[in-house]
Amino acid sequence: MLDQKLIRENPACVEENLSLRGKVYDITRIHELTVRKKEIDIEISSLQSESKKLSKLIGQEIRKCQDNNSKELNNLKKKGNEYRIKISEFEEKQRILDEQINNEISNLPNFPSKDAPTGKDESNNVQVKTWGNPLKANNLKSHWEIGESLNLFESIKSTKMSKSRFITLIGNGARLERALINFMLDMHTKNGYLELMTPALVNSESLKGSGQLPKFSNESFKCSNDDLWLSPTAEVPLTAFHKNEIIDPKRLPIKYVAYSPCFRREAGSYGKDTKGLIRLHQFNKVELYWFCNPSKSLEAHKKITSDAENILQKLELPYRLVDICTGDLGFSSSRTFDLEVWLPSSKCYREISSCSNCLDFQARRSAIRTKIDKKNTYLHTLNGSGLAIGRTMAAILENGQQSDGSVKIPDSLVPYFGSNFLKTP
RNA sequence: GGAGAGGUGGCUGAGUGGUCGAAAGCGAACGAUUCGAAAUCGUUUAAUAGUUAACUAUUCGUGGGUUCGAAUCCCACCCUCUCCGCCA
Repeated sequence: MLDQKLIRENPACVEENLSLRGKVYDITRIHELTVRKKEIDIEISSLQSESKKLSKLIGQEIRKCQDNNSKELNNLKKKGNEYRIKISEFEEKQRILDEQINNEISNLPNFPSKDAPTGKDESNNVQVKTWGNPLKANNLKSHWEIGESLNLFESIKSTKMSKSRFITLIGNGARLERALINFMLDMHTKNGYLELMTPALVNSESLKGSGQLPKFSNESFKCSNDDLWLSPTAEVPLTAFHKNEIIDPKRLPIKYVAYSPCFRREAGSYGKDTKGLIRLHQFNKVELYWFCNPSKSLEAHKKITSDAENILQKLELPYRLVDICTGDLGFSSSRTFDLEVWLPSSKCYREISSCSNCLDFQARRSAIRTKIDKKNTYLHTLNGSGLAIGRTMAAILENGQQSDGSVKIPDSLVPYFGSNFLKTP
């Protein structure tokens, strides 16, 4: 959420910053609303002050002269009643304004960072660096072909139990998934992250707090009988973990790692990535999350990204780092570095981690603050996948494939998986 | 799901419709005492918003209602605890 005060006092600056996303934002209406609300706030406050004084006076009069039915007293009470009516009228106006402002303001995305490359869409994203040597050859198998030949997962049967875009992992496939989760959690907890295991169902407030609602209700699954949604990413419960808190600056940065299943409707992606592990309604992910001092978030952003990179390097998977351009940034993010892993069968890099600095955008939506010079200040939040498990598995299968049809398991994963090669059962 | 008991400042815990933003205690801060410390004594100490002090407003689980005035009365909801039921 953007700062209401900034909208009220400097709407031109807000429009200018938003327009960096490559679209035109007109905030005239919301600006007017905030100005009117401010006026009403002041009005209400002074009316309340008068009414409070009057009530006190009535109390004193009653104690002074036992007779609590005198003419003067009744006049005073009548006057008090008038205040009450007037105040409630203003409060009604205030309530409506608040609602309107909230509706509008929570649909505005975060300001892009000035450091992010400007551009309209993903074609303007900037490759910052690459790591490793991408495997390039013809006759390379796709991960779903490997999965089938080694009997690692199954999607046809999964549509029987659920629908398309769900998968059942089998035998070594399930084992590899589990190994990857444990490996990543261990790496990150050794590296200073505290592990959380959060609820998979989250309420609407939480989704608003991290920016998925109200704008993207289409992208999550909702429970019909409760105000609960299947969490699309652990970022949601992790943000909500400290909702409405003022965190002692001595505790910052707070670094969490959480494994969670993630549920996404993938509306509008019909026909894309229909095979394999790339785009599923349910997938596993290990998520990194930081709450940090506002002055430290640029540094933190580099660190969280390199913590995610570290996993790719340990798994010996070639990847590149991409600086997401202003037009392609997610709703809550001011700057995002994507890590894209090399998938030899499709001869391209695919997103496997997205590391974002949300500045105070989520913190304001979720009311998470810290004390700076005795003043309450919204802190900064950052999130990054470390990593998406399914896509990691796909990358391991494709990059580790051998001419005999087996798959080499990266050395650092062997203690977790229990053997050096995946072979036909 | 059923029955009961609760939800008040950093914590414990009083609170009768009117100097109640709230007793008392603990804790914390400062001071005195001391070579220093403990103990003792004294003073101070809720938060949030309005850019700041002053000032004003809000806040006793949340949202409504009654009233000139609500921590206190009424209604709804949420949460916690105990017991019962069910259950991985």
